[in-house]
Amino acid sequence: MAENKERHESEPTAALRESSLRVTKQRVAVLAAVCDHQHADTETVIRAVRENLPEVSHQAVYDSLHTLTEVGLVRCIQPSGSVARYERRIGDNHHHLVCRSCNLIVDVDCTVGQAPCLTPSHDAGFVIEQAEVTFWGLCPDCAASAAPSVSPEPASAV
Amino acid sequence: MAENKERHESEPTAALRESSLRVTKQRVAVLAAVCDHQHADTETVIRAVRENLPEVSHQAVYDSLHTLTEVGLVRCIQPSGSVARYERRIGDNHHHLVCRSCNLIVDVDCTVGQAPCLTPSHDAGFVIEQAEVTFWGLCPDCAASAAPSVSPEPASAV
DNA sequence: ATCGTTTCCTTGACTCATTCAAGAAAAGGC
DNA sequence: GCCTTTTCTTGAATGAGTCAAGGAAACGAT
Repeated sequence: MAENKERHESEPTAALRESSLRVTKQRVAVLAAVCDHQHADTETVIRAVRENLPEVSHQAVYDSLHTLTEVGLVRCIQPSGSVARYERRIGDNHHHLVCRSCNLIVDVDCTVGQAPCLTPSHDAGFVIEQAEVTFWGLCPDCAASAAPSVSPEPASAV
Repeated sequence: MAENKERHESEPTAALRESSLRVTKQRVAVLAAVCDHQHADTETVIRAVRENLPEVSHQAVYDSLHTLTEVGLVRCIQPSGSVARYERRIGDNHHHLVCRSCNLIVDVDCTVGQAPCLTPSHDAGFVIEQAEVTFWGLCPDCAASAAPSVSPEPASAV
C-alpha cells in the first residue's frame, strides 16, 4: 500500500527532481492536477489541488504553474479571449482546435514531416523559436446545434 | 480644402457605411487610428483618437473596436500575455511574428499556395473556420543584444 | 537526526484591462 | 425637423493575475 502510494506520487515527483526543483506537496499536486485535467485553467487547477490539499493558497498555484512552465514541465496556452490554460503534453509538436461556441479545446497533431507554412516566407530577421497554431471553429456538438440543415462542406482552413 | 477633408474622411467613413454601421465621429476616428498604428492596443487607440477628439470615453473606443471587429473591418489579435491588439489588414491570410523580449509584432505572409499544416491531420469533427499562426522568437534587435556571440543557426520552427 | 540557509508558501492588499448599467446625445429614415 | 433606434458618456464593478512581507518547509551539511 505504501509502495502503491509511492508509485502514485513518483511521476510528478521525479519530474520535479529532474528539473532541479524542490519537491513540495503543492507542486506535486499542481503537476498532478494538470495531468488529470486537459487544458485546465488556473481556477480548475486550484479546485483540483484543494481536493487533496484543502489549504493551498491560490498564490502557491500561480507560482507553481509559472515555475513548471519556466522549466518546461507544463505548457501554457492562452487563446484569444481565454484565461491561461495549462497542459502536460509537451515536447511534441501539437496544436489546438478551439470551439468558438463552447470554448472546448482539443489537441491536434501537426501533419507529420512537413510544415512549410511554419517557416514564414519572410522572417523579418527574427530568430524563430516556436510556431503556435490555433484552429478556430465549431466543435461537433456546437456545429450540429448551430446549423443542422447546412450541408457540411469543409470550411477553408486558411 | 473641404473636398480634401472629405476625401481624408472618406475611407473609414465609406467602410462603415458599407458595413451598415452608423457613421459616428468616434468610430471614424477609431478606424483611422487602427489604420495609423500597427497592432495597437486599446490604450494606444484611445490616445490616438483623443488627439483629434479629446473627449472620447474609453468605453466608446472599446465599443467601437468590438463592433468593427464583429463586422470584420478590423481584426483583433491577442498573443499570450498580451492585451488585445487590433489591425486593419484583413481578408488576407497573414500571420504574426512576436518577439518574446520586446513584444514587437510583425506581419508575415503565409507561404503562398501551400498550407498543409493548416489542415490538421485529424480535425476531431470540428468545422474549422480559421487557422491562426503565431511565430514566437526574438526580433533582430533583441537577438543581437541577447546573444551576439552565438552563431545564428536557424531555430527549428516547429 | 538536527541545523542553517535558501527557497517556497500563506496572507491579504492591490493593479489594471475589460465589462456593466443608466441616462444623455447623436444618427438616419420618415 | 421629428421620432426611433443606436451609440456615447459617466462612473462603478469585475476578475485574472501580481506584489510584498513574514512564516514554513526543503535539503545539503554538520
